Amino acid sequence: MSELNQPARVRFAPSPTGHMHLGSARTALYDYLIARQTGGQFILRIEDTDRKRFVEGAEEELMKGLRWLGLEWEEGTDVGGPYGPYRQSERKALYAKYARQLVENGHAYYCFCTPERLRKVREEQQSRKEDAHYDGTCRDISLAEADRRIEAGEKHVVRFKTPREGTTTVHDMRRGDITVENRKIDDYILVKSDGLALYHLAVIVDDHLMKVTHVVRGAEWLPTFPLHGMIYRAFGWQEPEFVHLSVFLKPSGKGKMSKREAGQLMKDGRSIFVKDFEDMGYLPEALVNWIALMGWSYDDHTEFFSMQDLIEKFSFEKVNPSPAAINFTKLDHFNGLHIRNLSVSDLAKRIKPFFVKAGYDPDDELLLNITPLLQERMRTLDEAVEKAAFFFREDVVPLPEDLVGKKLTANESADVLEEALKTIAGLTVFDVEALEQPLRNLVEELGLKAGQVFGILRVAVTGQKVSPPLFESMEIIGKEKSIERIMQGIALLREIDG
RNA sequence: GCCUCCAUCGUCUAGGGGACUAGGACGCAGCCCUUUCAAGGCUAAAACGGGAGUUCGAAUCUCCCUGGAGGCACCA
Repeated sequence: MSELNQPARVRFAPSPTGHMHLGSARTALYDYLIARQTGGQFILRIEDTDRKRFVEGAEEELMKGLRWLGLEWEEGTDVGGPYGPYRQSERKALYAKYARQLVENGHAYYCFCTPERLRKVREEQQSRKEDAHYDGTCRDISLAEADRRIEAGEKHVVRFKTPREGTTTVHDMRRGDITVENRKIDDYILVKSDGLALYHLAVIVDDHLMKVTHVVRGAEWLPTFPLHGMIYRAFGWQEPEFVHLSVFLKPSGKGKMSKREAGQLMKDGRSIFVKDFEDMGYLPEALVNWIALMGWSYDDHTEFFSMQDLIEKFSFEKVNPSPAAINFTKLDHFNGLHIRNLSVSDLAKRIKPFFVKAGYDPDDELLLNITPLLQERMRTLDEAVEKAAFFFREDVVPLPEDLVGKKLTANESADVLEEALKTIAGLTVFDVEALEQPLRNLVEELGLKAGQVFGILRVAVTGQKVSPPLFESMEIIGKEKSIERIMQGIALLREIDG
């Protein structure tokens, strides 16, 4: 967009009503990217005007999630900024002032209808198959009379006075002009009877006062987008640029992600909540890469992006307005890619908590040694434990039947181990180089396949049928322990055949 | 029901009138490499929802249909 030559002020404005999900994370990411790219500001604003839906701790979780993803903001509830407060519940007076301005300008009016009456009207309209809009009872009450009634303590709300005729056109960066007939737009409530603004007023007042230049938000705002345009014009304010992001669909592609679906996904070991991904062994780099590409693309072949790449390459022109189904297997793929992109020491640091959580006390140097063996074969960090926990265990006892080599009996397998033992017992240096040739020669001498011999050895030494490469593993485990375990294997095998 | 948005392989997407026998990626299948598992390499199968129009020419532009999604609260 050509208008992005100027530093962009963008805001991520979640409501603290639950866990942050992938859709919000993507919105925040795009906000962040465009702010960084243009040298602008990324603002975190908390939209908590609905006290009933407020969830304790949600704001903290939100901030934690954003920081985990690497999306640091320069203005917000915790860091402050020149346009605060950044929590809408603390901006009540502001909304009241601007609502009054709208009323005095004739663009809004006080409404004294009770919720009960409104419900009844709505039901009647629905039974007559009419649009369920406010019937306009209070629309033409004079301001003087309204003020008298308010003075008298009557409960009231402020409604926007939507023009009954004509059309309104608003502009979305990706979808172009959107035009609706004004009569299809309701006289929305701007200020509730508790005096707090509703989203439609608060968002516009705040975006204007906070000098927001670009609004990135979900497609669920499209239907009320024209209303927002009308409110901007009623104030006589300049409108920011808007982009509406498509919704995320279920992995099946059929229907939007729902709470119920989220529960089912958890049973499948997947989640749409940002807070869960770290524990599941995903890298924030991979999550960022993945969600960036759900609804945006750079060209016809580039898929691996670091945050820095994204900052440089992101653009609203390439945002795709059509809905996208969540594809978790692709996240796994990206996670593997980013794991392989890490330095060994970085990866070691990230794997460590998973061993700790599994009850191990991993020695840092040992961890650093085994990390290279893991790096090529992991998709998620938690896999490290199942693949390599044996390095940290004193006692490794394989299942006897696993020790039996392919097409061999237990005694034959034990013979193989005894030969191997002889081969390596005399080695003074115990590393990959020293181990490989003698053991390959042994395979030759025994007239067996490499897979047979190394398979038996692998199970004896690691206790697992699937493990990191054998010679590397033996080098790390060391001569003494390797020999111990081979001897243990021999004993176990001899027991099978008695 | 009404309003709005969207529409290319199973999925994420490239494509903005001729460069398209429609490209990439995930997944899937096969092969290669190989001490297991991976990783890596190669190959294959797999899509322009339908119909009118505009044009010398349409995946690309217009309209209709169909399908999908979102919204219709003193929620955001």
